[in-house]
Amino acid sequence: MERKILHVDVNSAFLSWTAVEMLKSGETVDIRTIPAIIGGDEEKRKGIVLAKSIPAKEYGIKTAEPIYFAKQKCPNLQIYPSNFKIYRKYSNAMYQILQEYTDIIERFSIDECFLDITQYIPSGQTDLQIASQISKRIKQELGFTVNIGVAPNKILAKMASDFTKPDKIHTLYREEIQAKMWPMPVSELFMVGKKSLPKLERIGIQTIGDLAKYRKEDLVKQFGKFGKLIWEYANGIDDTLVNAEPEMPKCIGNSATLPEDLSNLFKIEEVLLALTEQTTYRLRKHHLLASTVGVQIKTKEFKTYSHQKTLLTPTDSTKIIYQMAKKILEELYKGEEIRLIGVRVDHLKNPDNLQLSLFDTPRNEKQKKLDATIDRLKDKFGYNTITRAGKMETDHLMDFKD
DNA sequence: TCTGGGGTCCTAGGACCC
DNA sequence: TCTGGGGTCCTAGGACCC
Repeated sequence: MERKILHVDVNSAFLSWTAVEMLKSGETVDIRTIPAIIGGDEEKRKGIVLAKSIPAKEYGIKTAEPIYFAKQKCPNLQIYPSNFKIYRKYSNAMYQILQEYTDIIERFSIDECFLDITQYIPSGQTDLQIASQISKRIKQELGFTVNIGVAPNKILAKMASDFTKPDKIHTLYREEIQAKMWPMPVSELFMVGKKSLPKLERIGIQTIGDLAKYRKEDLVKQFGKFGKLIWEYANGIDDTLVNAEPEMPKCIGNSATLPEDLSNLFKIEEVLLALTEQTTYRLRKHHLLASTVGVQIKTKEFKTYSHQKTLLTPTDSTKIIYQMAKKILEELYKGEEIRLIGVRVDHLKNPDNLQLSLFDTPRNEKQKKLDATIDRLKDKFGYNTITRAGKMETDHLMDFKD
């Protein structure tokens, strides 16, 4: 039995949501209609394009490129800051609407959802009609537009939602694959990035159709699992289910590009502590314990290095994780000028089904209480209000989202 | 004033064990 | 003593996504 899958994708999400918010507070210009972008703070060296309006796109501006280049392409470009609180609000509002159409929804990112509506189509209606209703309601009730892909599986729905924008619904049924998807350049295929594109072109693959018709075995020989995956995608093969369960994260991490390069180990450690606090706070929010700790650095020259270590016992303690992170940093750091530092925890375990070894160190109750107290204060007053001593002086270097 | 931040998954080599 | 072979865990790095 063929499934009915929708992929709902907000058009220029961050920019659209900013536009709606601005219009609500009395702004008369709709920034979706002028060359505009949402961008990071250039002074803090976070100056990249996060989202662009369609007029901005017409100047050749691309997402993730430096704002510096975007301005050269379009000197009168309007730039607005990001605001993740607002994005979450609109993302949740859209999710509320989508929930009325099926129980099987996967939040693929802040602005994209997959819906399995196979069992949820009222008799006498079609998948396309459902998509059309959803699109209209989002536009009317929330004030922004979406693209919707309608297909028998996730990869085809995802490809379809990307066809032409904005405010469009596209179908990509099996019988349409050849006509609609195969003529497209292979770079348009989900998972074909800038590293694999030249490799595919070198073996004569220009379009998605070329890839689909290539011998699968030869692709597997040359690209391993990845070869199998993209061959299947090109042929519209994807059995993965729409995953409605909000699964636990597999890793949690925080990193920060510093407003200026640092080469003083003590200052770097202060930033590392702040990042570790943020990471362990989120770890505890998920009620998970971490088994490995990793530290990543990026130098002035954009070279990145990372090291990780496995803990004897999984933990959520800020102190233990910071001690480990500090040790890793000291191994990793050779005195270069550092542009970015990051920490992350991996191999996360649910404490409920964790078997304790006989040699487990007893929990440090004092530390646990301290972490819990700080968490409660953060819940109440926000991330940035509560900090351990020592990190105070570096707070101005960081710009946490919330 | 050039280049974010949060993730997932894969690979390959080495250690270690049986 | 001319030196296997499979499996698992750990680690570093990289590709890709939004």
